[in-house]
Amino acid sequence: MFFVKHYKAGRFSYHASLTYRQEELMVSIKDVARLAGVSIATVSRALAEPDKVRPNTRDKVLAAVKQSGYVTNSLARSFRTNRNHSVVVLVPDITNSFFSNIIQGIEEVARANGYRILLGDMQNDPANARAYGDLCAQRQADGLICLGRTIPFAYNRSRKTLDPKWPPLVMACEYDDRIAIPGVRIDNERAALDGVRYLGEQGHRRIAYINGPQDSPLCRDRLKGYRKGMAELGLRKTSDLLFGGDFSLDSGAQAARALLQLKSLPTAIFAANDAMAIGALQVLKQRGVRVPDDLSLLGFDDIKFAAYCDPPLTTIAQPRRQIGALSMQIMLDILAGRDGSGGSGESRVLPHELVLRESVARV
Amino acid sequence: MFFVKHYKAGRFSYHASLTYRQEELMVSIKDVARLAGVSIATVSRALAEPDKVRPNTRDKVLAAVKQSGYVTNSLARSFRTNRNHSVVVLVPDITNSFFSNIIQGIEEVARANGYRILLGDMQNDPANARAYGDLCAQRQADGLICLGRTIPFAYNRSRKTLDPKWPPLVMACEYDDRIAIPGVRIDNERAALDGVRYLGEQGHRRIAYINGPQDSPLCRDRLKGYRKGMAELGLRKTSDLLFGGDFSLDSGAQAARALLQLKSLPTAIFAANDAMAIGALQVLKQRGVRVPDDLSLLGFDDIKFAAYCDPPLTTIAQPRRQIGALSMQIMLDILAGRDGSGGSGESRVLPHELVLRESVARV
DNA sequence: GCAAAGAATGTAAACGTTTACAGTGTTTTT
DNA sequence: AAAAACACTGTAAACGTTTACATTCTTTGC
Repeated sequence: MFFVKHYKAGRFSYHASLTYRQEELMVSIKDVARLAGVSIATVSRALAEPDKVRPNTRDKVLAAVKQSGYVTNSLARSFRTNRNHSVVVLVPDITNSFFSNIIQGIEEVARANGYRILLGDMQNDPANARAYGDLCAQRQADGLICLGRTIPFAYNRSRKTLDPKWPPLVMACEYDDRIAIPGVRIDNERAALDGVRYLGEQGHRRIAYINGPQDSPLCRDRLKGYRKGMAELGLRKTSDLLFGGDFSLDSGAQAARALLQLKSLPTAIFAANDAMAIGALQVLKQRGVRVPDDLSLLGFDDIKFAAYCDPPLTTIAQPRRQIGALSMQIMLDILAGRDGSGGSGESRVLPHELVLRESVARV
Repeated sequence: MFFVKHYKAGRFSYHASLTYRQEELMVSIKDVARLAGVSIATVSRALAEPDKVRPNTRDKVLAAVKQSGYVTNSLARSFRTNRNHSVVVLVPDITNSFFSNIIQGIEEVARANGYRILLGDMQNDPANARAYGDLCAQRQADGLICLGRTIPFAYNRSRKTLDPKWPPLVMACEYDDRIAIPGVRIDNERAALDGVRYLGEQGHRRIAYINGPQDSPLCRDRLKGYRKGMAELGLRKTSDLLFGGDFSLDSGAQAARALLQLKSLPTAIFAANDAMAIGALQVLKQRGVRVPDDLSLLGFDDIKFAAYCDPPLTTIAQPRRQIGALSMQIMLDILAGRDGSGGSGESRVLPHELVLRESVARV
């Protein structure tokens, strides 16, 4: 048993009895400095701003780094610079595959810029958001990207701004019009409108709509687009064709069951997302309703499984990866003090796309 | 313009021109101490070990905390204690929904214990693993949970141990028999065997198998189970019934196309995961092969969409959430120096379950 | 060759905690 | 009532960086 100074915790030792001790091997900038015969300031500079140091010295330092196996203690650096180089990504439900590609886009840009992402899974419970907001307050993260509609920070209603004590916030997909926050999304109203128009072109008039969560601005926009489209088709009263859902497979199935009770069936169903469309699809098939022969089905999001349904689902695609990537890019801009769309507090709108597969037919 | 000490970076200010400055509001333990009329040590103790401090004093401190809006700078704490309270979760592909529930299980336990998870998406490229391993070396994370088969650390081949300089590692789902690492998984060989036995009970003899990535130990086990089961059915030569895949929907579809070229079709297909089963299913239906009437289909994993296929997929379920939760629990044990299954370097084996739906029929 | 300017390096302070140890009350024991 | 034991609080050092400022070395212009 050897002597270990009390204030050093045995970090990586699995057993107290093990003699391996990470901290014994731990080499700091001081060691490198000694080895290279320079001051610690020079080492720091050689590593962080190589051109501020003479090539000769730089080489000495680099050699010492290599020899000693030094690796920067980023904890110390973060502490000193007050920058963590990590960003919380707040996801309503990690299980929802729709978010995967967005996260991937974020992650990619983050990694390319030396940032990491802290995953915040709300498990669909807004109460969980607060905990992740607090992470930022504790400097655990430099900023937060919000994929859902729940903003974990208090905001100043009258000024439509975040309280200045909160870190940068970027919203992806969703937005909140009570407050000016930079974000990235598609034009959901227009997208839904395009969907209805397409169904209209195929001769559909009675088009049912399976809505998402009512409190989601994004859903309100899609609903608005649906109504607008229906109005264009000359149908102002749509209340009997409207079904509630919550984006889950189950809720889509449930909506389909309710829908099949209608005295006069619609000729098409437009679901506010693919999961609900697929849920509905299953019920329809179970009840012997053929898609698209008896009933057409239009989804939203183009998740991976949409192409593997039977029939493959016609749907409206969002550029998910780009949404994620751009969100992170904006976050980086804000953090660097560059004014991306950051300062403006406006959403960047990316194009959507109608993906034609086989779940919609002419009437 | 007010005076700002040079060494304080304007952290949260979106514009240089803005007067909001987070650091102006920044209150440290020192401020709380002054406000409460005690030393900073007492504040620290009142917060960390409340029972080590007189109730009277504690109240004073707590009041001061509240009044000042103090929140501990976890960056400073992490630096001081050399503990980050975060764990990297290395995922082969975040887009693969199979991993979602595992991550969720991990996340849940982590959060309940004051830990956060750093998401590491390998995007199916092992080269990306290294970067996340390095995070640990830099003290960015206290440990790493590996959901795939790629271990981002060098290990000592002869001693079957990790190099002691690496932080704790736990493997979920996969394992690596070249090295002793704690982990959580199911008995994949037995599970596959059970699958084949079930198909045998239904009268199937010619059972095709769509394999996963060859270099995955988990897949090797499943394959072994399949072979064992086939041997039990009296079929030793299975090479013509074996098809390669990589866990993706596409590879399942491709395998099905190859399979349909066989002179004598099998009566059942067993896929090493649900995604491939669903990919295969689509091809079968396109070619007019009815499932399960003409051909039975058995999957593996029980992902969410398995229940929403047509027909709903019979499959073998893994307790994904528990696998994740237990992995994190083991990690916590190791980090706390408690000897969970941590020290042993053995895998905990959780039970699997056959989920009967409608994709398998009697011959 | 010398002064001035500029570049490279060193010195030392600071970031906000935690914690060993010392010191100061407070209670218990004798 | 004094001594001993104990509980609480304060002092100060330490963690490993970054960086303003001071100092030294090198180059440039004359």
